Amino acid sequence: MAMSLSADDEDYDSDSEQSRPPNRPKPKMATSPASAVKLSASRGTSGARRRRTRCRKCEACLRTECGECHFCKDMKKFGGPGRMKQSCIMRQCIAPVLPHTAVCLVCGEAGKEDTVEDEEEKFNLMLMECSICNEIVHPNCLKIKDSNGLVNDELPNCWECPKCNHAGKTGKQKRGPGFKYASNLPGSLLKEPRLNRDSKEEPEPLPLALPAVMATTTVNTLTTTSAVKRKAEREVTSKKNEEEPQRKRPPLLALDSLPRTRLEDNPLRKKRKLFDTNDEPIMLKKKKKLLKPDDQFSPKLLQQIKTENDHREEDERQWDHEEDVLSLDNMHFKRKNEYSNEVPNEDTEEEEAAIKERDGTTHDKAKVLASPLLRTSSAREGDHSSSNSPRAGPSSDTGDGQEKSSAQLKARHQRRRLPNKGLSKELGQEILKMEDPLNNQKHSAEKTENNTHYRRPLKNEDSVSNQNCKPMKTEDTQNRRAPKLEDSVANYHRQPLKIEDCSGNQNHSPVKAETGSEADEQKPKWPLNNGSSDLGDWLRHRGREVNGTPRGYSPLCWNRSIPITPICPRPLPRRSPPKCVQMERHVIRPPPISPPPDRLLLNDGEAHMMRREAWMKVFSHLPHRDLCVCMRVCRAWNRWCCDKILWKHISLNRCKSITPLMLSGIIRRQPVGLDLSWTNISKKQLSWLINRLPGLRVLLLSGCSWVAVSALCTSSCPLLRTLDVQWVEGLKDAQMRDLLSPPTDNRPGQLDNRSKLRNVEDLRLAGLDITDTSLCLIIRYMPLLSKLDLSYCNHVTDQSVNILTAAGTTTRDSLTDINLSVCNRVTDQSLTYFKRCGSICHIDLRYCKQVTKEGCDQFIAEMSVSVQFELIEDKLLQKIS
DNA sequence: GAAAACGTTGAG
DNA sequence: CTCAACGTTTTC
Repeated sequence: MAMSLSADDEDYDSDSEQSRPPNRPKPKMATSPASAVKLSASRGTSGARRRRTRCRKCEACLRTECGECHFCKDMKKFGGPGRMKQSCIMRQCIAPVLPHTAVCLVCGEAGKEDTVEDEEEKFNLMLMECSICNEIVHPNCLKIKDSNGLVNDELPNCWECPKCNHAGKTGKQKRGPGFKYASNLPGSLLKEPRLNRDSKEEPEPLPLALPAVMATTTVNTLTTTSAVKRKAEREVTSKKNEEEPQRKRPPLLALDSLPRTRLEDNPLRKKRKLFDTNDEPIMLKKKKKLLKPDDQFSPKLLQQIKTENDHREEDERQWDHEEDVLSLDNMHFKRKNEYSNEVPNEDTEEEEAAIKERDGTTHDKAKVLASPLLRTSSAREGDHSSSNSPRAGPSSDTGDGQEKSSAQLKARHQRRRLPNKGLSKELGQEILKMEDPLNNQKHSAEKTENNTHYRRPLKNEDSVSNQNCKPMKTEDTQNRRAPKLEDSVANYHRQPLKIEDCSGNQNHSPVKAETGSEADEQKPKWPLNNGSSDLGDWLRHRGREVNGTPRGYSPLCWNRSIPITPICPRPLPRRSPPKCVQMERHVIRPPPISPPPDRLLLNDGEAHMMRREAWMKVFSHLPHRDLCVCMRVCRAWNRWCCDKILWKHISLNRCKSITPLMLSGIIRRQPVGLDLSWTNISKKQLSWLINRLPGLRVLLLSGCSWVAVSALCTSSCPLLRTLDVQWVEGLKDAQMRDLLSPPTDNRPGQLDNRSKLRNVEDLRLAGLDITDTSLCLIIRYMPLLSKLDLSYCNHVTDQSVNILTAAGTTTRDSLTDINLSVCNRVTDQSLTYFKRCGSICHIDLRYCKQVTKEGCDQFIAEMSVSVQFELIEDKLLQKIS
C-alpha cells in the first residue's frame, strides 16, 4: 500500500496483477488499519486514499435509520453489540463526497469551485480525486493539460487523472474511491470479484470512467471510447442473441392477466444467471435498419432551444446518439396504472388520461417533441455503417485505435467516455445523460445546428424511437459497460447475456417487438415499448402473436401437467454460469446536483415562454420510453424528464436481462412500484435493489424464480404494500414460511416477531402449490391483508377459506378482495364462509368447477340483508357500492 | 464467498 | 472529545 501511495507513475496495479497468483488478492491501498495510518501520515505526497464521507444531502442521507436492517440491529442504540459499525442500509449514501479536509496535492488548497460561475472554471477549480492513483488535485493545478482526464460521474469529484490516463492506466484494477458505501452490504452486488480482475486471459477492458456531471465544460479533457468498437460489440452481441435458439414456454392463461402456465412445466426454466457468457464466436452482422423516419415531424421548438457550444466531433455525436437510441429500447418503464391505486399520484387524472392514450397518441407526441432527434438519427444511420466496422472481440480504449477512420482520429482529442459505456441503454443511461452536460451539449448543439447538421446525428434516433429496439440492446449495454464494470470483460463482450436463452423467445423483449430487424421474424411485434406494456398487455399481445388474432384463453384449459404450446417466451437460463458478476463494480450515480432549470433557453438568448411546470405536464403524458427520448433533447429536458414524479412505477416486465445499469437507473429514480415479473433477475440483484428502495410499495415478481424471490427473506422492505409472487417457480409452503417468518435473531433485544412483509395489503399467489399451512402463516404475519389472489392454487379448498375467515383472524375483517378462480377444490361451501367477512367486496370464483350459480345466488340473497352483492360475471361476485 | 469484525477516519 | 461509519481484514 505504501508503495501505491507514490506509484502514481507506475502501473502498479498492472504489474502486480500480472505477477500475482490469480486467486490472491492484490495488496490493497489502505488495507490494514496500520497501513491506513501510515498512509495518512504520508498523505500529501501522493495519492493516499481519502475516505469519503456521506454527502448528507442525498435521499439516503436524509433518511433516518430504519432500525430493522442488519446494521441497525448491530448498533448499540438499537440494542446491538455495535461491532459492525456500519451505516443503516437505508442510509447508504449514494454520492459520498470527499472529506472537507481534502486539499489539492499541488497547491494545498481546498476545492474552489464555488468562487466561479462558469462551469468549466468550476470544474478546473474543484478537487478531483483520481480513482487510480488517488491523488486529489485541482484540474487547473495539473501541468499535463493535453492529456485527457476521464471524469467518472459515478462519484462526485472522481476521475482518472490525465497522468494516469495518459499512462494507459485504467481503473479496472483498482476500485475507485467511494465504493465502500455500497459494497459492504450483505449480498452486495458491488463487491468486486478479485478473481475476475486478476484474470489475465481477459482482454483489456475499456477504461473505466464516465462523464461527470460536473464535467459539463470539460469536453476537451475527456475522452470517449471509439464508437466503432462499441458498435461492433453491440452488433456482435445482438447477433448472438438473435442466433440463440428460440425458446418458448407454455401459454399463459389470460384470465385477469394471469399467467397460464406453470413454470415447472418448462424444463428450461430452472436456474437463471444473469451474466452468463457464451464463448462461441459470433458473427458480426449489421442489424440496424431504418424503421420509420419521422421526418415529417420537426418541431421548431427544438430548434429554437438554445444549445451550448458543441465542439465535439461528429462521429462522437454519432456514437452517442446511437447509443442512446439503443438504450431506450431496453427498458420498458411503465409508469402507471397498475399501481395507481396503491400509490398516491399527484396527477392522477392526467396520468390516467395519459395512460389511455399512451399507446396511441402519446407515442406520437413524443415523436413530435423529439422529432428533430428522430430525424437526424435516421440520417445518421449511413454514417454508422460506413464508419463503423463491426468487429468482435474485447474492447478497449487502445482498441479504438484500430479503427482509424478520420472521424475517430478527429475525435481523439476531444473524446470523452461514453456514459458507462453501455449504460446508455438503460435508465441509468438517461440519467447519465441528464447528468452529463456533455451529452446535453451535444444534443443541444445538434438541435441548434442548421438542418444539415443536426439532421445527420439524429438519424439513429429515429430508429430508436421508432423501433429499433433490438434484443441486442440489453446485452449490448452490458457489453459496453462491462469493461468498465469488470475487469474481465472479455467474455462478456463476446457473449453478452447468455442468460437469456430465452431470448430466443425474444418475445419478452419489448425491444424486439418494435425492432424492424431480422429479429422480427422470430419475434412478435408488440408495442411494448410504448410505455403501456404491462403484463396484461403483453399477454394479450402475445396471444395475438400466434396467429395474428387474439388468442382466446380459457382458464379451463389450464393444466399444469399438459405441455402447452410455448407461446410466451420466458427468460431462459444460460447454460454456463457467468464468469464474473457484473454488478460488482457498479456504483449508483448521484442524482444531479443542481436544481432543474425553470425555463428553456432559446437560441436567441430568450427564455422559452413555457415554464417547467408546463413542460412537466406534457411529460407526464409520455410513456417512459418517450421520456427517454426527450431526455436527450437538451439538458433542461433531461433534468425534467428524470423527475421522480414521472417514474413512480417502473416496469421491466419480461425484460430478458436485467443489467446493472438498469438497476442503478431504478435506484436513482426511486420508484414506488417496480415490476420485475418474468425476468431473470437474480437473488443478488433483487436483494441489492430492495435494500436500496426503502420506499418501495409495489413489487411484482411473478414468474421469477424462488431463488430470486428469496431475496425478500433477507432484505427489508418496510413499506411494501403489494407483493406479487404468482407463478414463482419453487414457491411452496416451506418457502412461504421463509418469506413470512420474522427474522431470527437470538441476540438479546433483537427479537422481532413481526414479519418483514407485515404491511402487505395485496398479496398475489396465483399458481402456487401452497396449502393451508401457508394461509395460516399469511393470517398470522399479514394483518393488513385486504386483497388475496389464490387463483390457480390447486391446493386451496373450502377449508382454506374457512381458515381465512375464521373467528379471531385478521383477514376475516381485513379481506376485501379474494380471487379463487380456477381453484377446483373450492365449492359453494366457501361462500358461506365469506359471509363472515365484514369487509369483503369482491369474490372471484370463476372457473371453479364446484361452485354453482345457485350457490352464488344464495350468497347474494343471504347477504342482501346487510350488503348488496351482484354477479358481474359468472361466479364473480361484487359488492354493490 | 459472504458476513462479521475492527481500526481508523471524519464530522461536529 | 464523541460518535458515525469507511474500507479493509478476518472469520465462518
